[in-house]
Amino acid sequence: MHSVSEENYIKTIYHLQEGSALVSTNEIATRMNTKASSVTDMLKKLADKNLAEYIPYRGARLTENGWTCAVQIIRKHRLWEVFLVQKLNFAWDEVHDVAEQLEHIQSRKLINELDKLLGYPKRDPHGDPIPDQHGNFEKTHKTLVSQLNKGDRGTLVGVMDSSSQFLKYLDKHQIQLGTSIQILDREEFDQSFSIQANDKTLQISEQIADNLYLKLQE
Amino acid sequence: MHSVSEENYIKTIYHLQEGSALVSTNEIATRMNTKASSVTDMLKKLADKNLAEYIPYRGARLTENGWTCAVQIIRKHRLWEVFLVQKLNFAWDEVHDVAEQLEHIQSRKLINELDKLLGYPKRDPHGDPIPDQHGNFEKTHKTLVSQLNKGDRGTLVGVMDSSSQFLKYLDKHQIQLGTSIQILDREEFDQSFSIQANDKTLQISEQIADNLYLKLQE
DNA sequence: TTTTATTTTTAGTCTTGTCTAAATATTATT
DNA sequence: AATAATATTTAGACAAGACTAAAAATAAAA
Ligand SMILES: [Mn+2]
Ligand SMILES: [Mn+2]
Ligand SMILES: [Mn+2]
Ligand SMILES: [Mn+2]
Repeated sequence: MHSVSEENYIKTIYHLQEGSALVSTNEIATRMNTKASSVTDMLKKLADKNLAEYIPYRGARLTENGWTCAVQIIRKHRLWEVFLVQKLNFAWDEVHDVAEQLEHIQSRKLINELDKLLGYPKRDPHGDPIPDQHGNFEKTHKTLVSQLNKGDRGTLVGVMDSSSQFLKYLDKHQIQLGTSIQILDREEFDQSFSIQANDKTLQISEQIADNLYLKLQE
Repeated sequence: MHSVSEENYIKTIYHLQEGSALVSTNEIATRMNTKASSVTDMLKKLADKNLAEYIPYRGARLTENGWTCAVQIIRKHRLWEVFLVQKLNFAWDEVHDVAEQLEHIQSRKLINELDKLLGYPKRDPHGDPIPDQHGNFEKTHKTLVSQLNKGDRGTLVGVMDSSSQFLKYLDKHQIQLGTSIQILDREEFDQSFSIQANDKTLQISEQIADNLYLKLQE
């Protein structure tokens, strides 16, 4: 149907797009480690195929069509991630690159049977929701640690960054999905946090706080 | 490492090559539904990468390197086929096209864990042997039905053609791997056979006899 | 052993997806 | 409002992989 490249662009736009706002050429280029000129070319192509709306010099947003397509790719990506962790003993920091390849395999039956094999999971190993066959998925109530205040507490329900580097950092401190976290203090100078996790106190930089999603308690 | 195209060429040459004989440009082109000129281009590229030996106007054969590579692709292809049948409820005639895509996924860990999950199977759903991590696999003693004579009997251990069309034909007559088959008669006129399978007599054309592998009894 | 038929290669073109460098548009700053 | 800085697009090039048509080599037939 669509090429691997087209699919990767569609997915990227989906992830960058908030609501119905336009996503800029440069944002896409940066995220995809490609050049702005390449993005421009592709945006024209996606517009031709009615997958994105493209307004020169302003940016692009997915059409209904493109959105549906993105959700299906994301469904595949996340189901494969669950498969790798649940069935093939991958760690949560090892799955991303492989899923990046597997998400482009074309077979309706394959992905629906995989879904069944895994017991129709609702979340991937990073806490992200998995769309069902029809593209429906739960939107989660979650807040970035960086936006919390002293005293707030909750449990880790997601990570913004799924890179191996970041996830290994969390592993090192035994922080995983479900871990209970409390904000002990916030340093005004560098916006760093002091948090409590696993009965231990931990200093985390703003950058780390920016990648942890909590579900607040009460 | 290698592109999907390169891998498909390597696999095709592997399948066409008998011993150390050269495979002709046209044979490859026919098998791959491509043009001879495209094959020539690719053979040069494979030779440059030391994956094949290419003698202009004569043909090509895999190098040691290319052979190793081919065996790994075939390992992946067949393991994925087993996975699809064993874990995802695919029929043996549905797996080929999907495995054709999956065989190109790059991840050592993925394929070795898949192997483990499946219990280190020795054969794929079509009776073909599955190479292990090191590329070793059993060579099977099998004979085409078309080369047998009246009275010969054996069990089906493989099929030459894995197309959905052919496999569905076998399904229709309840012929599967392990089915016991006896040659009742051979018609000299059109080389067709009369065989016994599942306590029923069946007339099969030469073309069908040419795609069934038996392991002879005693 | 010529001549003919077939196979293979070469030359040139096309598409997809990428890049660099230059041109243009937009945004920010004086 | 003019200028500087930044973002975006265009123009032109390139690599991979495919194709067609023509040329060259090999094999088959007369
Ligand atoms: Mn991808
Ligand atoms: Mn994920
Ligand atoms: Mn393939
Ligand atoms: Mn097979």
